[in-house]
Amino acid sequence: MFEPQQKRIADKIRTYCSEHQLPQPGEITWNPIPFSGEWGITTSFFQLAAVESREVKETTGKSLNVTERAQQLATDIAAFLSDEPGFVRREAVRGYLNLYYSPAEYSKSLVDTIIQQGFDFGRGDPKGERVMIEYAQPNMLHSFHIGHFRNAILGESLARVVEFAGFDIIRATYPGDIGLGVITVVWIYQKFYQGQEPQGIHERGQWLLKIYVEAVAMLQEKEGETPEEKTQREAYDTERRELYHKWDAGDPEVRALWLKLRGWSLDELNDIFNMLAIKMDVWFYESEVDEPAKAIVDELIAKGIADDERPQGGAVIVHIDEKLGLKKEKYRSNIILRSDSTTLYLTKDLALAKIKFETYHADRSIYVVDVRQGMHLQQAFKILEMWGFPQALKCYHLGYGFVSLPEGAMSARKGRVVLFKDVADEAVRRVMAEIAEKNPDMAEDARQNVAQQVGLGAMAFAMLSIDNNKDMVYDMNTALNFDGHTGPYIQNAHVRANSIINKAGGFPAQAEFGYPLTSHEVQLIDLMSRFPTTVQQAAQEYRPLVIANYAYELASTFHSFYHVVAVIQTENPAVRAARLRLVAAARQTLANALRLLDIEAPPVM
RNA sequence: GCCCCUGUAGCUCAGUGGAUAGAGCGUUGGCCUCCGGAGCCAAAAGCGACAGUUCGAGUCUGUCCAGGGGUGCCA
Repeated sequence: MFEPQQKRIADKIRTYCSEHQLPQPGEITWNPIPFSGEWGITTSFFQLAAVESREVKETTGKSLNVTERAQQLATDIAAFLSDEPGFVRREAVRGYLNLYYSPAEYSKSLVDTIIQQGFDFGRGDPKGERVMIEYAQPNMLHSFHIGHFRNAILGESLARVVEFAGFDIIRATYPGDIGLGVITVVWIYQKFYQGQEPQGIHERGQWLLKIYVEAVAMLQEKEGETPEEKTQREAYDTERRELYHKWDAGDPEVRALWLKLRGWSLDELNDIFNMLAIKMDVWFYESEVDEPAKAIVDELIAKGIADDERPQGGAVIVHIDEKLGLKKEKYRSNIILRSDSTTLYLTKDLALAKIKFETYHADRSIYVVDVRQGMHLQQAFKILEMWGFPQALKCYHLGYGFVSLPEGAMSARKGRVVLFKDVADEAVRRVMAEIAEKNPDMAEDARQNVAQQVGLGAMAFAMLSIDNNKDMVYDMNTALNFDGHTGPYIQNAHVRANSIINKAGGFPAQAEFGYPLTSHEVQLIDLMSRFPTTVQQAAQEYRPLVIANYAYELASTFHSFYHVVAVIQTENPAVRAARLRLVAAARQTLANALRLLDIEAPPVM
């Protein structure tokens, strides 16, 4: 919101340079002054001094001391600038020009803006570009574990950030609803559990995981198995594969059973999406992309992009490096159709991309997918480019490190997973205990709701406050900590702000900031003013972490302010009014930041 | 072999080429006659190594060292 002032002064600096036969500075960038309690903007003159030094050296053979020269320039320009409206003070320090804002004007202007814009404070101008974000692609019939949660919360937060930054968003999910793993569950159900149906959405979903693990154990070769066991196991495996072929052939009975079990799994997934307030716009089922994918293979062969080596007993292959004329191996080559003419993941991803571009008119496509699929996606993007999709250049793989457990890697096959729902339930239990201890007056009917908001807030922040490309070891006690660098800490700042305003009976419609602001107030205002640019940065970098860091810093600043600066108890009514509006603005900014993280901002906790 | 990611405090992590590298957990010590202690204030402790680019490098480049992942009929 201070851009006009910054631009005006930058123009004056350029004028100064041309009037004094100095080189023209490049882009003049303004940063916040990095010292606590100071409020203003800064720019440095090292680059200008370095350019000047090189020019002087060319003519005279002697170079300048850049550090000293930068300080000289800062001093001269500080003197050249007259008293600028909106600023109260300027200084030249160690090569930097610092300009200090006039707190009264800007505080009022910022606080008024935040309160007036409400939940739109920080929203970017429309960009006129449509972005599809694909995330939350769980394997069906395996239940939803915390690795899936990392994917889902990262994708949802990214979607919110990019949308708030001004882009049109399409949320897409791509559930893996078919494959040998899925058929394995259908097989064991049909063989041993036909007709059974546990009660409860999550009980049913988790039960499917249980019988899956059982099936994997049955089908796995064991050490020292007897000939009878071996025969039995092989017979089971044959049954399973026959079942897959029946599914493939569209056998009505198999399809019906598959749809029933898939429905159970989808019920659970939808319930989790509800808990996380995720509303998908598009569902691409893997089972539905199979046919379009086969058609694409023919097209790629016809265009000379793919080589059909099936006549020689091979598969259909795209030799990417070779087609691009690369000497060194980079994208390598990959198979897009098996020798038996069935499709692969890559084939389906190509089909999916075509649908995204042609049916949904996505200008840009973001894939929130495990980092281990990086190679695969680079190949897919490259093939799309060769195929002639200009959007391929705007495809982006937001990879994330895998989530493991203190006892090792998670494995659905072995049943060694930590389920999202189990952690969420435990989170609610712990928050309920906390509420009983710290806020016993809270109405009984509000507790469950608040407990869920706070518990999920802790889980979400624990995921989003670590950079997406880092692996993490999931420790439930760390993730469900409520103190310090956590979601509840931020939510609590919001609750405290809310509490002040409620206790004061609301906040006034107008207030002036013409009193000496404490450094705590200045820091709060300064930080709030940076929210809109922070949103843009997060969207540009595809990183919800930027918002997570911001939200924590804002909460921390508010907690300090809260502790030191009296609001309701302030005697001077004009100061009290201004501070109440300041608190209202902080409450709003905290709520807006939390919303981008898919974390609720409860009024009490 | 080739490609990708990571290495910052005892631990877990932040850190748009810029001034004094920041948090949390843990440790130690303070703070409730005061708007909610899920809080505040303070102490001790750190950039894997070596070169290079630059006025300036935790940040960019290169080479090592250490760890993880990927690398044609899985997803």
